[in-house]
Amino acid sequence: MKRTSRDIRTANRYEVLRQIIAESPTSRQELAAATGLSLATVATLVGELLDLRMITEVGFEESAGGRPRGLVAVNASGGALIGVDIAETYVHVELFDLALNVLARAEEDVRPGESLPEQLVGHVAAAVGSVVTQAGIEGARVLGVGVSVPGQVDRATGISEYAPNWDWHDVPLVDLLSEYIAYPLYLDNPLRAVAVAELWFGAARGSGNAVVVTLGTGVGAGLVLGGGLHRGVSNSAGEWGHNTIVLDGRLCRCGNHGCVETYVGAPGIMLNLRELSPDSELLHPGDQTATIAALARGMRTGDPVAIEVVRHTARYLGASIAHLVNLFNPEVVVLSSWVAAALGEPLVAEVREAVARHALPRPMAATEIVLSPIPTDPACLGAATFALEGALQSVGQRSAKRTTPARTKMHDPR
Amino acid sequence: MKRTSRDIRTANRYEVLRQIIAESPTSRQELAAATGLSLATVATLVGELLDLRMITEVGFEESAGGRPRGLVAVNASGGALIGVDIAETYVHVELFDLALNVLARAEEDVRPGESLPEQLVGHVAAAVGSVVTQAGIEGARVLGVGVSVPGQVDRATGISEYAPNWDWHDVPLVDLLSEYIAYPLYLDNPLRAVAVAELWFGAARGSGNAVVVTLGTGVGAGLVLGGGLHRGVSNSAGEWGHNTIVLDGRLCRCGNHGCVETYVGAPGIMLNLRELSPDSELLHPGDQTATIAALARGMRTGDPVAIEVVRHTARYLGASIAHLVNLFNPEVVVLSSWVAAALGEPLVAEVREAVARHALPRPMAATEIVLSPIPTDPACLGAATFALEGALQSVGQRSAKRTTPARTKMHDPR
DNA sequence: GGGGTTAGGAAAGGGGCTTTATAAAGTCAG
DNA sequence: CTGACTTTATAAAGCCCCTTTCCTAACCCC
Repeated sequence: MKRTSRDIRTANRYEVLRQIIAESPTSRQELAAATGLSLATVATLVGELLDLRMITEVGFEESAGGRPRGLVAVNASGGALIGVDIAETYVHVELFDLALNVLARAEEDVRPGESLPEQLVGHVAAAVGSVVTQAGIEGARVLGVGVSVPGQVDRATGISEYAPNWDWHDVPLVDLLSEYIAYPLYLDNPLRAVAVAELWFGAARGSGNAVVVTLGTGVGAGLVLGGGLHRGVSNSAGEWGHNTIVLDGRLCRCGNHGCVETYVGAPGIMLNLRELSPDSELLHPGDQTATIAALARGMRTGDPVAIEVVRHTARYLGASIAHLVNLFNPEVVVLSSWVAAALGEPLVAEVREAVARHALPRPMAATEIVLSPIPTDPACLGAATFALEGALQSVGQRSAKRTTPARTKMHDPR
Repeated sequence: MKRTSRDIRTANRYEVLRQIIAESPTSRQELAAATGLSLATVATLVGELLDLRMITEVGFEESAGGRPRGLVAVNASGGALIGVDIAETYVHVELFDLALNVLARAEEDVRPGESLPEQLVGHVAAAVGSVVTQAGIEGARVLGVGVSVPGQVDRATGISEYAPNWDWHDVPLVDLLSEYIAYPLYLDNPLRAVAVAELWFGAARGSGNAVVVTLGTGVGAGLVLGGGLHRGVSNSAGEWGHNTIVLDGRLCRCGNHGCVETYVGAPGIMLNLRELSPDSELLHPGDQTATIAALARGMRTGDPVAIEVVRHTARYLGASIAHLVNLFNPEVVVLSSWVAAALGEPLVAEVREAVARHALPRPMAATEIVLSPIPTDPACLGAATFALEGALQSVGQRSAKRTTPARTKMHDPR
């Protein structure tokens, strides 16, 4: 709520690091040009990041008369970040270096019966332990662990307030996890994780206004407004998946009828297929992944049923995304998550057309609709990004009240 | 895009003045408590506003031991603001004092044929001249004129890029108006004007996140996010009225089918009535205002047809507002503009229920749905508020390059 | 007419960003 | 190989904010 000059600093720190990660190596000059900050400010921020060992100096640029530009790059080995994506049927954990490359990966299946928090926590703890040993990282290098869990979360307290999948109510997830995991923990939900991933590393980079549409089993929209994530008053903004798109339409697991999710989520797409062609061999009952994969193959081989199903789905998607375009007037709408990745460009092409039919021409003209360029699980990446943001946030804070102002000075390498 | 510490100052200036207007007279202490700013900051800002003659000192509070608090109040006669609401069928102009009381009012009818910019400009110029003479204000006191015109506008250049009513394309409205009007001009569209009015003086005061739903002939949603108006990348955010709520539904004037507007805008409500009871005496064909008024009367007298029509309308409205609740997770949804004002609390009650049926419980629990408390034309008030913001904006600016640094010093009253 | 108490202003301090000056590190020509 | 020119990076100073702290002003009450 309350803005202070410190927020500006934090935002600038993010911006500079983001830029370095995106384009490594780079010079201070380029950074200043890219961020619009003055050279002096960039230099101090770069200095901070160097002190933190998040970046390193890596030589100089060729010069044509004049002092050569010093180059800095992400210090990949300067730390590790862990992203945890807890979903209905699996737990994905990835360990990243600071360049956000995946160093190790672990996956645990969650069986239908296992809905107790303790069971989930066990899976997460096991997987986190696994990636750390796999990567051969010493524990101290891990800067933090981001956790994405479906439903409504309170990020400040680390409580999963409500998770529909398992009927959780006010589960103190971070407290439970901290018994097994010694690293700083950051909790949020997949919608926002995916949005942050796109904001830092994906198609929303540099956009002040973007909407990240997550298409998976559930669907939602992460809102990037004014350069930052919009969370709403109780951290539950972006629940686009449960907007009514067909009055008295299909029954949704949320209890309502005609939600967007029931038409464009993976189960909804399966239903679209079944209604269109009940005996299609594309349909793998009970297996969303296989069905979506089959549809994707069908699109490529020109299977008329697959094409028709995607077109049909795109119709609903188009109307629903048009809502977002009309309301937010974003620069870019990013289609992300596994269904979007599987169906790929052909889906996007259909969606573009469908959105154009429903949205107003003016906002539509200002909006690009693109596929996410992120190759891995964006929720994992986003969760890890929360950890990165967390590590960066604490930079500005003066350590412990006023105990050691002199001592910190002495640490100064200069 | 780029944030600077100056923006903080501007926001605080707005906040303090807003507070003073809301509660006049008040003390610095109360202001500090209400805004969360330090006493020192409040004192400087109050000093600025005193220098500008926007507020005045008006005595002291009773004291019970201790120095009495100095009271400040809006200096109503310290300036005048003019709000212009250009609509399809009329031009409303109101002249406000700085306490935002209406001092004078003028209305010009716009006949169906008169769609030329010059004609509209003539009406506006006449009405503006009229309110100034009516109020007996000397011209120098007018701080600015805000103009609300439907459609897509570019507020920086003052161009009406597109107005569907009259098929305007890139009309340089501000340039045209400035031939007749010597005061500073501010242009935007009614959606945003109404939202700003609610943000400063209405039900959205103090909310970081609010949605202002405008229900008139056309409908839309003004978005207050993070304490400020969200405009989108091309200043056309908030076009909620043209979101599709019924696939292949009623034909809308925008060319699409099933837009929200076609069900809950005034003509849409008339259609709802006609469909429900074609021969109802409530229906005044061709007269939106009369029909809505008749419905309002019917609600009060318990006319079953009126009740049913409103309930029917509320159903569509509920689903559409639920979209906003799910997406933005706002603190408050304000129903504003003339249709909302006419149908009043009974409509709101129905809407609350309908929204609750469609929105997710979590965001819904955090959201209040209320009627606008603004008694006059909110678009006029909002337009005038743009002028007020404009007048306040230029405070911080240091005048002219470096011509007269000494001279300005000499003007300093101290 | 002194305490005691509260208000308000002035000064100092801390954080940020930018502009300007200075030092550092090259290239290039003579 | 040295001096001139160019470009980069850092240091210093200036400006804009906001806050905390201190001190004076103003009032009540005894």
